[in-house]
Amino acid sequence: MPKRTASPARKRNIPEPTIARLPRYLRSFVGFAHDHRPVISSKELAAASGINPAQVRKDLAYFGQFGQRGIGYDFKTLDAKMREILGLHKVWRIALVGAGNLGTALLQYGGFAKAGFKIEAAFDVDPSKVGWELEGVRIWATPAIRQVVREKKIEIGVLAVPASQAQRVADAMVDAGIRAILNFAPCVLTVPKSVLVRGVDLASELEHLTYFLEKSNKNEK
Amino acid sequence: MPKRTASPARKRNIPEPTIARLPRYLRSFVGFAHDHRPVISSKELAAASGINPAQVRKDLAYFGQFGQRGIGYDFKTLDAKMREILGLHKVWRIALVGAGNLGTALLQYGGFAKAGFKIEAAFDVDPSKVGWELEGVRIWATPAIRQVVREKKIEIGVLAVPASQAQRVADAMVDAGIRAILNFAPCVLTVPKSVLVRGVDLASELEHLTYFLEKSNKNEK
DNA sequence: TTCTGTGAATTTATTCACAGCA
DNA sequence: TGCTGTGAATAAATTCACAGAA
Repeated sequence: MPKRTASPARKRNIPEPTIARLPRYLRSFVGFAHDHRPVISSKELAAASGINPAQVRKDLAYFGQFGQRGIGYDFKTLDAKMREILGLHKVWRIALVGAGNLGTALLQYGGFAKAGFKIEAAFDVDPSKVGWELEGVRIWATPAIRQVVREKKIEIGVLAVPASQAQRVADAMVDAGIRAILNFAPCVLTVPKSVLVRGVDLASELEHLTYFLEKSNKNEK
Repeated sequence: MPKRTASPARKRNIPEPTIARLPRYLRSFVGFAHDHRPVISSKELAAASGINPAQVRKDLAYFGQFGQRGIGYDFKTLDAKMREILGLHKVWRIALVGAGNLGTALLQYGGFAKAGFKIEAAFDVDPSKVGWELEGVRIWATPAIRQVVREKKIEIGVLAVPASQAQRVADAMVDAGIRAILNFAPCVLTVPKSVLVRGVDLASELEHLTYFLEKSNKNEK
């Protein structure tokens, strides 16, 4: 875990695992939105998100007291508060680097847009891709990163390039003033501590599963 | 964190975070493979993977003592051992459900194959996709899951379907005898405890970043 | 000397259990 | 009564620090 620059949190310092659970709570709200009951209890939220009720209460309480004792949490208030905490009241501008298979996939994948993110530009080294649009997103040559990121005030970069290119691209993005990077390349990036990096390694996720499968194979013998 | 069925580990019980770090170590080996030095120290491995050296040693020591005091770890031995621990000495058979944007992306994305996984079959509800091949992988109708998974002895299912369909598909896979699921749908799955589930929510990863961006915005004002 | 392996100390996270409010 | 908010207790993970092997 990289050391966080951590400007002081609203209240004490919020544990990382708590932050990681917030989006999960947000997801479970979707199910409740269809019900008409205006109030949700920590127990219900816990059941929907697969988390212990005490944990739910503690997580929420880090951000203030917006439950009612004896009653529960007002659903609309909680949903709004949660989105505010995660910064989802605004649309964040994203640049995608690497319009290969994974990059194209991410462009076409509606999940980012659905969650309220806007992919403003894509970049690729392949000249045959440059100048085209994919899902309404213009593909630029990689050296244009600096200019385009600045002009479009892009805040987050998504890296879907080979590991061998990732650091070079990250450097360019940092230079262009990006504030956070979501890195799909299976490598560790070095960036100034003012820039946030989060890595998602799809193969690692499968390997995590195979570890347990292998272990249970071993134990059966 | 879902309660683990956890058949006893080789030595004590291995902490979850340790397991999550193993693939990361494996990735950093790639860089060292090009060097010709046969030995790697916990310090070097730590630097390459962004983890504290004591943590590296502790993690590795859970699986036995394969370092040499005063020297370091034999690179080839460590690499082989790591792959064995993660079960990567065999090719795992995978079924992909959902050949929409994300699913197609995952099919085309070379990362799984490169890491030694074999996508044996894909499934989709859309009749216009059924019967075609994509990247050499045949697309079947969703109801064929049970038969195909059994015939091809598929062990891991990757879900790239909408959240509304995910539980239904998971049920079918469990019924077909799948042992683990990698779930890209933003929802919690309910499965028997003998089946492993790991969720990857791409939008959540961005939200984790925006939490910190938002916080630093707040603190600047 | 150098660098691993590991108990002990420390830090961090989770869960319990109950006071306090509607 | 029912359910939140939270200190206190417990559990888990990380880091320290040093004994021991090459």
